[in-house]
Amino acid sequence: MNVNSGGKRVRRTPEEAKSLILSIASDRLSALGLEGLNISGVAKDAGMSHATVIHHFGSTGAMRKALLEKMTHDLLSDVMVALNHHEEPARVLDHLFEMLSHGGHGRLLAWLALDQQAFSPASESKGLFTDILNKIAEDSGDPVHAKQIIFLVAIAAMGKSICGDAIAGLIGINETEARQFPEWLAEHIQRI
Amino acid sequence: MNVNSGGKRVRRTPEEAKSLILSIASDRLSALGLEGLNISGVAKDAGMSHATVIHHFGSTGAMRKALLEKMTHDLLSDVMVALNHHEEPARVLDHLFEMLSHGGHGRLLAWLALDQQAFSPASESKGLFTDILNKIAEDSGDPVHAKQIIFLVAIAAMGKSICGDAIAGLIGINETEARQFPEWLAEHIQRI
DNA sequence: CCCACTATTGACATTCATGTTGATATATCT
DNA sequence: AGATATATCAACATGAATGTCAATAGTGGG
Repeated sequence: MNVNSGGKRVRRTPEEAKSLILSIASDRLSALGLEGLNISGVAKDAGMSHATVIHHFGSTGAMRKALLEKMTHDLLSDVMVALNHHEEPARVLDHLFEMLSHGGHGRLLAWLALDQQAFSPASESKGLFTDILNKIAEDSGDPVHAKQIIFLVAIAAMGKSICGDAIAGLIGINETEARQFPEWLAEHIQRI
Repeated sequence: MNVNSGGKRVRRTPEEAKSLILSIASDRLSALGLEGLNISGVAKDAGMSHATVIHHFGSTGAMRKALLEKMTHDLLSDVMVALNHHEEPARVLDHLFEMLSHGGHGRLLAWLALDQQAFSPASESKGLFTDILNKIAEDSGDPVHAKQIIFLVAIAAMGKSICGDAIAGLIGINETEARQFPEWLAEHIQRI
């Protein structure tokens, strides 16, 4: 849990410090949920005082925003790579679902969306997102349906990351059926 | 904002009090988002002391859980009615999306899901949910695909309620396209 | 009318997160 | 080595939310 248990004072470069902090924050997001994404807790787990965290990010909101930016960028660039490598749709979907569900990507996105701060126009990742959209639309050939399909996939991915397990449990979907879902969806999307 | 501005002390039946509190809480959820769902704020808007709210519900978490229970029940029974009236799938989907998006239904569900408290086994609405599942599976005739379809619709509905607007904005979906989405989805689901 | 019951309330205590400040330690440069 | 820059920290101040408790005030029954 605690990173720095020794008594010595550690001095990092600002980049190292920010990177460490965001890494710990990401871990806490996965382990504790959104409540774990506060300055005091993150600082404690990172083995530093909370004043240090504030020194680097300025405020709690800014830290969260930085984490969102990093996670979004990682996610989108990963999807972009998969698209450029001409992977089959099923693989891309699987990858997308996996990345959103794992580690709290989708959760953080949802949480910020619920706070009406997400997808701010100034977001650096917006360009990447539109790039992906263009790529998909270009590959599919049907721009009208493409929009609806992308919308469907996007909201489904978000919903699955947030409460996919709970809903699957309610419906009574077993392990293998759950694993097959991305493939199933990709197949039926291609038929449209 | 404030309900009781007079100086007189109002005495309600426990049922009236709970109903009023949950109503105010629902309003605050729509207006202020999840942050508005705390005892102090709700009590203030309801024109009573926060001690009264605690008296009726016991704790903040219990109040939230009660609100979730009520909203879920309202939502599911509405869907059940639509199904029993043999409305066309497009109408049912439209209705589902509308109810989840409006008034913060989906938001509260998502928030509680993020807190890993939602869909608790003891939930009274679980029975209603399985009823709906059986009804749909029975209507569709194909139990294998039915599960996947229901799963898709459920997670899509959740995702749309949380960040549908933001994603639609990113993709560049206009007003009419957005309105047509439920119909579009219903049509392609029926073809499966 | 009087009494029991309880919904309601103000005041208090507690906990916790956030943010500020001045001092200190450490890396880098000359 | 000495000086500079700044990353780090302990301590403090603040504010918000939660929960407890004893007292008060409506309500209904005898």
